[in-house]
Amino acid sequence: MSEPRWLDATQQRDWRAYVDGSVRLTETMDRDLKTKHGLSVSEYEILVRLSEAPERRLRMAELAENASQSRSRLSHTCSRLEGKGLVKRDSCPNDKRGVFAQLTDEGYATLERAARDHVETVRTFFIDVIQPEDLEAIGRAFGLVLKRVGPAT
Amino acid sequence: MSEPRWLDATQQRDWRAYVDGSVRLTETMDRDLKTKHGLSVSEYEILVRLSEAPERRLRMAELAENASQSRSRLSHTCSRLEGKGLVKRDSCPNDKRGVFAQLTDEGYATLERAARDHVETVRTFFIDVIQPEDLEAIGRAFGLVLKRVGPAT
DNA sequence: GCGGACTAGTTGAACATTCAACATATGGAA
DNA sequence: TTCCATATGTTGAATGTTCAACTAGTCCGC
Repeated sequence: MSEPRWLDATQQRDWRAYVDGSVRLTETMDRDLKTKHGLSVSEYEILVRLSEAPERRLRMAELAENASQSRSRLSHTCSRLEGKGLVKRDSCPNDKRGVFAQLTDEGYATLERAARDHVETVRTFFIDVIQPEDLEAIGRAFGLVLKRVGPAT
Repeated sequence: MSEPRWLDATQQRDWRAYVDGSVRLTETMDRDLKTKHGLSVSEYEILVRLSEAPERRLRMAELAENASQSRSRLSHTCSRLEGKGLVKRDSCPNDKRGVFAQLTDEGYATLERAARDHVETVRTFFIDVIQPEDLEAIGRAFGLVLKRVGPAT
C-alpha cells in the first residue's frame, strides 16, 4: 500500500468547514421544519419533487432517485406520509410492478406552507451569509461532485 | 404574513446542487467507511476528534460539540464504540459528573487505517473534482454558516 | 451549609433508516 | 411458449437516532 496523499492544511481546513457546516445546517433545517410543520428534511424533499413532477406524481424509483433516497427508505417514508394524508399511492397501468406516489391536495397545501418558512431558513443560515460568487462556486463544485458520485445507490 | 423572498433561479440551482451533492457525498463516504472499516461517518468523526485531543481524550460534552452530535447520540454511539474496544470511558476527578472518552490504542490503530482510505475517498469525490478557488470559496462559505448557526444543539 | 437553579451524562421508548430477503412482473432468448 | 435474468417495490428485523425523563453533581446567593 502506498503512502496516502494527505490533504494540505488549506484543503483540510476547507473540507472540515464544509463537513461541520453542512451537518449543522441540516440539523438546523430539520428542527425548523419539524417543529413548525412536522416534516423531516427528507419528507420535505419528497414533497418538493412530487410537486414539481407532471400531475404531481412520480414512480417510486424515479422519486427515490430525485430525492436521493434508497427505495426501501422511500417506501417506509411514503407509508408515513400516506398515513398523514400528504401522499397517496396509485398503481401503474402500464407496468404492473410499478407504483405512483401522488401528492394529495393536502400534501400540496402543507408543502406550500412549509416552503414559505423553509426558504426563510435557507436564506438566514445559508444564502444571506454567503457571497454570491461563493454561492456560485458551491453550485459549480457540488454539481461536479454529483456527477462524480453518479446515480443513487 | 409577508410574501416570502423566494430564491432566484441561480440561487435555487446552486442551493439544490449543494443539497443533492452533499447528501450523496455523505452516503458515498458512509458506505465506503462502513464496508472497509465497519465505521459510520459519525463514529469516524468521533475517533478523529479524540485522536487530536490532548492525551486522546475529551469530556463527553466537548466531544459532542466537536463532532456536531447531540449528547444523547454521543452517549449511545460511545457505548457502541466501547463495545468494539475503540474507546473507553473514564470518570473525571475534578467534576464527578464528568466522563472522559478516551481513544484506546486499538481505536487509534483503527482510525489510522480508516483515515488512509478515507482521505482517498475525499479526494476522489470531492477535493480532486473541485477547482482550488472553489474549494476556498466553500471553506469560506461554510465557515460563515457555522458561525451563523452557532454552537450545537 | 441550605436550597434552588443549572450542568453532565445516561437511559429507554419511540421513531427512522438500513439491510437482506421476498413477491411480483417484465423482457428477451432458446 | 418456457425459462431465466433482471427490475420494481415492499417487508421485517437489526441497527441508529431522537426525545423526554431522570440521576447525580456543581454553583451560587443567602
